[in-house]
Amino acid sequence: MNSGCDPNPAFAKHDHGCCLRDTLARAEDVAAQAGARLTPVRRRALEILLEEHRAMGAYEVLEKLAEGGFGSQPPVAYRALEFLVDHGLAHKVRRLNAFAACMHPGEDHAPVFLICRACNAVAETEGQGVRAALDEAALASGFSVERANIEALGQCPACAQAGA
Amino acid sequence: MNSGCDPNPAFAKHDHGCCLRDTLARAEDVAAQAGARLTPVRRRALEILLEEHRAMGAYEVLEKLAEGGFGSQPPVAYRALEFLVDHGLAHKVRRLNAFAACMHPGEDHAPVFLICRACNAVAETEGQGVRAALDEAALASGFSVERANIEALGQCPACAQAGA
DNA sequence: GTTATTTATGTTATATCGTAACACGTCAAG
DNA sequence: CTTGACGTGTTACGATATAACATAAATAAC
Repeated sequence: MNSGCDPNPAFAKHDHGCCLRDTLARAEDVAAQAGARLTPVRRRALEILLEEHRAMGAYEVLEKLAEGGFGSQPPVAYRALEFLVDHGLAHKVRRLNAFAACMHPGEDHAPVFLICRACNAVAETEGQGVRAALDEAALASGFSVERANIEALGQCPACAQAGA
Repeated sequence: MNSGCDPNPAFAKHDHGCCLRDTLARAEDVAAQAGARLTPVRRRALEILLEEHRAMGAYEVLEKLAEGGFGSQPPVAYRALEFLVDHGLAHKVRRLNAFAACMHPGEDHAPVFLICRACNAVAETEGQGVRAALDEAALASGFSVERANIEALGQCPACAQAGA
């Protein structure tokens, strides 16, 4: 399922070139499987998110798209990002009004975002357990969950070590 | 801890006049305990959220504040809402860019928001279990959670009954 | 292969959400 | 009674997001 490199080790150092290529390749598979057209703008938007490996605002993505010769008006970025989110290739981090490439495309996962208040790093981690607990809590009110946003603000390991 | 009426039965019918008075009274206690000044604008902002018993945008709250003779510019609403959020008297529902009165002021709870995609109703429910699962998931990455946003989009009981 | 239909891209313009900075007023501490 | 902290109000602006429409590209229908 991956090409020999550890995908998305939250907050840990990793071979990013490898992480990038691997995740992008898997994202392309996912899009192909779904019959979705990963057009140049969309692909480039995903690359931008992957290259920076962080959460980025739509306007920031837009700027980089424009540098690549694509349109320079907001809908260009918002539409590409919407496509990526709809197809599970990126996530929206609501706390930051920002977008981040999905680190587990196609894997049926429950993303949880960990946001460091000190260094602003954002990591996506796996939250099947959290999601299960959420489904259960919702069920108590007769509510059925379709999509969830689970985001935590706190301190990442590096900043904890460096002192609060 | 409550004055004889069921507080916050998510999505269920309830005596709202009672729910309002009870929650507002408890909020005032909380503010007093904390030495926080629940000034007229702040109190009125909380009342507005409680009266409508739903998530409201800042500009919507602002409009109602202005009707009551308070200032009519955005910072008036944003500051009052910020105060309420900081003191645990209201929550921000990030998915909606909106605010909702806290239904459990002072109770040390883990709010979870259930948002019906059909009727837009929003309910706050208790998520200690979800929060515990989140803490655990974060810990696996060495991350310590300070604040969390947990929001679910789905279908409320009434809309489920009415047909998808 | 040409035409019809859908899907995608780009644009202008505008809506919505949120904050910085400053003036004035109140109130308690010294 | 003055100082300093806090609260309220204002103007002005910044940041985020979408509606509506024109053009172009891809796909489907024939």
